[in-house]
Amino acid sequence: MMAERQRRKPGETREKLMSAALTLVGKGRHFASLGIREVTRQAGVVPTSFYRNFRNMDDLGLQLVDELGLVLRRMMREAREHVSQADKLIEESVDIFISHAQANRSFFLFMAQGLAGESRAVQEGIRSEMRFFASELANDLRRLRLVDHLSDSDLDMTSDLVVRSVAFSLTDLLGVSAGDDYQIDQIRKRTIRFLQLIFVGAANWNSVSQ
Amino acid sequence: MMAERQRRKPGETREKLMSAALTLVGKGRHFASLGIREVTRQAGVVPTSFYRNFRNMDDLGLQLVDELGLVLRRMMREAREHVSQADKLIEESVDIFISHAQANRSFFLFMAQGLAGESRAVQEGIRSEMRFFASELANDLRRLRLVDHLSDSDLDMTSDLVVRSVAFSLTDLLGVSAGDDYQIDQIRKRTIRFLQLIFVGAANWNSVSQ
DNA sequence: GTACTGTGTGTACAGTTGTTCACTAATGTG
DNA sequence: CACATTAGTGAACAACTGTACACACAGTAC
Repeated sequence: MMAERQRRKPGETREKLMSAALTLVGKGRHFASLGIREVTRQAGVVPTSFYRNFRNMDDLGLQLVDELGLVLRRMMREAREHVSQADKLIEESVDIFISHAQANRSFFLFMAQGLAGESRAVQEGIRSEMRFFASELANDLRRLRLVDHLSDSDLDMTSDLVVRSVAFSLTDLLGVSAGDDYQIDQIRKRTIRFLQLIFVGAANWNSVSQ
Repeated sequence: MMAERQRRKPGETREKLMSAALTLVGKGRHFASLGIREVTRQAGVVPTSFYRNFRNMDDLGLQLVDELGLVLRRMMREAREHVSQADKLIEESVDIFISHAQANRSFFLFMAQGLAGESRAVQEGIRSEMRFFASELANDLRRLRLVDHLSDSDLDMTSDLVVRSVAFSLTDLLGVSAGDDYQIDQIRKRTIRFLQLIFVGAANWNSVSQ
């Protein structure tokens, strides 16, 4: 008696394994504590198959970081398309961020875990995605000419701080259950205020210091 | 042949186990991936002893959070004592933070990991320590009368943002090797600029929005 | 059609894991 | 001093772990 062996597409098992790992993370497990057997079991695949696709768990983590990059780019594109009026820019961006964080909960959980994770490579990968995100944000801000008085390096710093603040709100967001609308709205409001405070700082930056 | 059994003090093994876990974290392991046997081995103690002191690894993690609270309070006290001139407040505080982060590297690694960790209880404990820290900071700022124009809730928000920014810099700091003075100085400068930006924002908060 | 390669399967094994149990020595209390 | 309590020990166990090996089948190249 042979379990069906169809091999429809190359890389099918690979995706099953990656989403199995994400599923486990979504269930509250920490990526660093996942084992090969556990992931293959969740994927409905025999343990040996793992080695056909990945060298070890760190390798799988690295490939998850790549996919995370795609998720972030999608989010960025949607934010750009929705920037209708400049005065609602912050609110709308935060809303898009929150909806993406909920739609890709496991991905963002993985990201939050990886920032202080076990694998240096994964850590560096996530950090690099965040830097990219911040530099894109700096470009957008420059294009919108809302902060013309800032030097490039000050603009980079501002974007960096924005991205970090949002990333920290992310860990708040992932801590509450997905249906808790009251708490989610609290986090939303707080994040918006953080960003407003930062932009007020940026608007008055040169006039005060440096 | 009996290994020495002296039992000098009650709770001696308990401390050995806790610092063994910290040591492993300091060596790059993630707390969530530590096992009971591994910790007892590092502590030079037989596995059974673990159960005399903790119910499971989460329990140990919770008790580490308590000790982390002490570390943070020490840091806060030192910062308060060193606040000589108000205009150097940010620089001096960041310096104290950096030196404490290096002196208690494993503790802060544990903290950074726990923020997105596996145990909800540990997560909440660390978050609560950060909230406490932020509220103490708000008290200090109120006392110094540097931000008199802010409402209590705006002051709380500002302190919260400050603490989060510093906490994020912490993960930068823990990512570089302890001797890399150049990178450490970069992080120091960037953190200082973040805080300056936030305080510029706070100084101009009411005049612009809300 | 035949051979090769890539990707899946099943079996196997030694090492590690968490946890239980019965035991023993040191300490504090009366 | 006797005695209960506490905090350590070592041996045992079944369950699980990562990894290796030989094998099977689909697809492609010749």
